[in-house]
Amino acid sequence: MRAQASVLHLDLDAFFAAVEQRDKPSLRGKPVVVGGVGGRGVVATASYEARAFGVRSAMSTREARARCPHAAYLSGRFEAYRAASEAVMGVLRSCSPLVEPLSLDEAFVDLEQADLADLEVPTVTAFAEDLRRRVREVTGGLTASVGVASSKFLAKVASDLRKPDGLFVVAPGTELELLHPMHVKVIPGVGPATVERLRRAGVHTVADLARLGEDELVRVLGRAQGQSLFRLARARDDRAVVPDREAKSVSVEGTYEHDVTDRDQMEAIITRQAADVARRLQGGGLSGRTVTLKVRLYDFTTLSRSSTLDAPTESPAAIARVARGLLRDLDTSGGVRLLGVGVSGLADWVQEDLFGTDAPEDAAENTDKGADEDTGHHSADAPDSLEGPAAEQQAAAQQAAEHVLPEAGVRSRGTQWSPGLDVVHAEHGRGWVWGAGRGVVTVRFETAQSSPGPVRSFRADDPALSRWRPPDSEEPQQPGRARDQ
DNA sequence: TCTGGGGTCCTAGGACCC
DNA sequence: TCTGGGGTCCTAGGACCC
Repeated sequence: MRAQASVLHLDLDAFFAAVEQRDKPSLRGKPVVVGGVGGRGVVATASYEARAFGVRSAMSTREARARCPHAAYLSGRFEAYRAASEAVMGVLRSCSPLVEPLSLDEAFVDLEQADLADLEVPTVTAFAEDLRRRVREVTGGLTASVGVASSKFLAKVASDLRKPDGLFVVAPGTELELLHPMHVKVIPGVGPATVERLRRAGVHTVADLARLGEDELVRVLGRAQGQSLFRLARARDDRAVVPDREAKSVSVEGTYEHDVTDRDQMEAIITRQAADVARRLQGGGLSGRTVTLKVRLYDFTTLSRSSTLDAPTESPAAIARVARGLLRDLDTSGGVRLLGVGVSGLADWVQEDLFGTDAPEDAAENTDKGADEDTGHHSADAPDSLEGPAAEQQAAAQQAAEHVLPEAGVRSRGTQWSPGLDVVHAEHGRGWVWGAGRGVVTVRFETAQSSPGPVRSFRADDPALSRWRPPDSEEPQQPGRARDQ
């Protein structure tokens, strides 16, 4: 918690519905519901006029229609929402370099980095009112609710309190008197399940929560949430405003109007979804190692199955093949209402492409151990200074990337370095070579048609590494043979 | 013929390694 | 030849958010 109210939270009011009303004057002043319009749809956003009839986000569209039959039901125009969002984020970024978007319609702004004379309440209030005016201007009339406080937590609570189209600046020192009478569900992260657990422990308000010891909260809620709520109940929150948070997963899913029972149809859906995921990965210069299949059965039982590959992939064929394989282990005889494909364990491969620019056609399958999570990696061009075995390993990795692989006719996709972890991933015209290990460099050749070739491992300082070549390829590629899919 | 889609974070158990 | 403990990775599921 800061000494001054320098964290701002901005939330656009009934965002999707408001964009629709802005763009279609006949909808203004009338109930508008944006969301799934089919038999299994749910409400994403209801305009305030629709909320008056009891329509809420996440309610099934069926129920919304029952409560408010005369509303306009729209399926959403995400390009328009994205454009409006970008305009708003642009305004925010013109105020401070530290802007953390939470979604299309919400963001934190760090005012310590903004150009304000001081951070006293009157100054911050005038600034926030001007900001709201500029948001209205740049979006053609969309309204925003804004909270400003000494932490992210209280800024968000504050913007919620003045919805819609309001502003609340929490004066430093008044946080607890604001917070303690409120119900625990005002705390972000406290949903129905946590409310129920706390209720059984006799906790209703934040003040009740603050009376519990940390040990007891951890016992009731688990370590992470217990510790977090212990602090938040005392308005302790030091979380920084973090711009440019990187994506951790990419997924596509769909719920079908009628349960799908045909396995071939399921495989066709999964193959299409894998292609969508791959397209989005490639668009972001990303690839990932873990492929997840999500299945919701006819009775709403939700299952997930995942498989982690040796090397990251963004190939539609590879993702589809793994996802279809995961489906095979599942009993879907009763039919499924939802299928989804996702990729996580993302690595950023776009940083470096030493020897070629072709997108890979395929990727390694689950065949070997050794590639660890790619935390804290750096490009080979800008290595951290390392010592001892790590430095040797890195040198070997660079040697493999820069000399061994290209001499062998292999195009590297770049090296990725984190101390003690995997070293080089490379792409060959017909296969993959990749190195990994702890103190060793591993090379392997495999093709789309064959199972992986032999793995050869070298100590980092072994001169044989520089003499290594991929084995002669098994068989020439059949020109007419589709790879997969 | 209740119950979306895109995410994030956490937990718990087992494998594996040292 | 008996008994560990810690750390990391992977998997599955659940809570939660917008």
